[in-house]
Amino acid sequence: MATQVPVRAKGRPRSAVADSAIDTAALELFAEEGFQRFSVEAVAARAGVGRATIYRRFANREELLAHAMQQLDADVRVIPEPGDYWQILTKLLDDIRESSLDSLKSRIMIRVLSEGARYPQLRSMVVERVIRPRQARLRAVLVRGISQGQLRSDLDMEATIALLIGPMVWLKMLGLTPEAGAASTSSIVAALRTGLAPASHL
Amino acid sequence: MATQVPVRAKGRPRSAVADSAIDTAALELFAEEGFQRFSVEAVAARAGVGRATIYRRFANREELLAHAMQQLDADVRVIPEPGDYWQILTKLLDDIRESSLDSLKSRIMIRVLSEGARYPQLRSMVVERVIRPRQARLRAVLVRGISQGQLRSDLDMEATIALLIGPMVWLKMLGLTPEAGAASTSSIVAALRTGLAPASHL
DNA sequence: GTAATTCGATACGTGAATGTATCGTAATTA
DNA sequence: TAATTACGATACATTCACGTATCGAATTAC
Repeated sequence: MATQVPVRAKGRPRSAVADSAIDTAALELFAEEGFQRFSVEAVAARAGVGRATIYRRFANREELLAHAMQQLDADVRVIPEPGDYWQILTKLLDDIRESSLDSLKSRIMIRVLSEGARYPQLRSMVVERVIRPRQARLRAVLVRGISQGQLRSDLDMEATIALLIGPMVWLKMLGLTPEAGAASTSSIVAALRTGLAPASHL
Repeated sequence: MATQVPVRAKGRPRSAVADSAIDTAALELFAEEGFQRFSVEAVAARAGVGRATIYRRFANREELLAHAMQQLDADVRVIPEPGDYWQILTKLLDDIRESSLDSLKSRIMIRVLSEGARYPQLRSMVVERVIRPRQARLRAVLVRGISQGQLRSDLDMEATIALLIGPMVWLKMLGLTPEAGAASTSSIVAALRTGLAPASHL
């Protein structure tokens, strides 16, 4: 391993303020406007930065967007407090809804996923930084539920995750905000817990 | 009511071939490329038609796209044959997956929905022509299930529909094709039927 | 046949964004 | 102080799609 001392270059150093302003502006703009109006011009204007300052860092808008996506914090909160298993599961879904189905991250995720395989690089970034860590956390809770007997032992993980996440995403895409409605996380969990069939039919 | 005879105009009539070629090209192009590269130029080229031919019909690309969307067939097949209720439900989901989650209609729907409220006109078209008729058919089956006793009577319709549709959409967006996997429609129905909890915990 | 209208093709001017280059100014090293 | 690099701003040429207009050929009503 070479020493790799971060040799301080000679002239004026690059502005860290500009760095983060560019990242923030890029993420917000993309979340709000999507691919269409995502232009270097617009990012520069929003960041309060000259276009040259962006082109000094990135060769083109693809690199700009990719770098901004890397700034998506993959932070995953700790699993909530102990208590009733189904309450924990509900809390977890609430957290997923808040942390990745609301606001900025949500729109970025949905926009990128809806483009299918057109931007594989951006897609894998979103999957790795937003989706995967949250699915891993959810998976852990499901595994625990199986080992503790609250969940059937023959559940398929991928399918079960889809059953929990899918309805929230779908309602989100339809523009329904089921906060006070019947499609709250608790009602999703409740329906999945006991199933759609009446007890007498089991 | 006036006679409203479709008075044949004088000159050369508009080409019906061009009409449908434009619609088809517009839908395919939008499904493949999305809003970004959806241009009148590209549609004309793909349809093998002069740009003037398009502009003679539509004032701008928004009208062009909107008209093409109107050609989305809202055809909803008849409810499948009688039999076990849960088989019918499974068949219905299969049909929904085929008829609106595959290929062209799927991509159009997901693209439009993912744009949120940016294109309210296109959005409501997709909702009315693709989503609503299929949800209505699904709702009818659910209502029948309640009245026949296969489903719990306290189910919320919107939430239940989201539980059935959401997982399929989510898996679709993730690019997972669960045809032979655990997330098939039959496994979704099965899991929803009896729930995630083991019978001993009810 | 004559007038009217559409056809594909293409020319035109406009506007937006691209990526490069250059300006004077600011910040940093040597 | 001198050299060097980044800064915001802006000019530049290029590309692309826009929407309009015009062309000769084709098709129809009268």
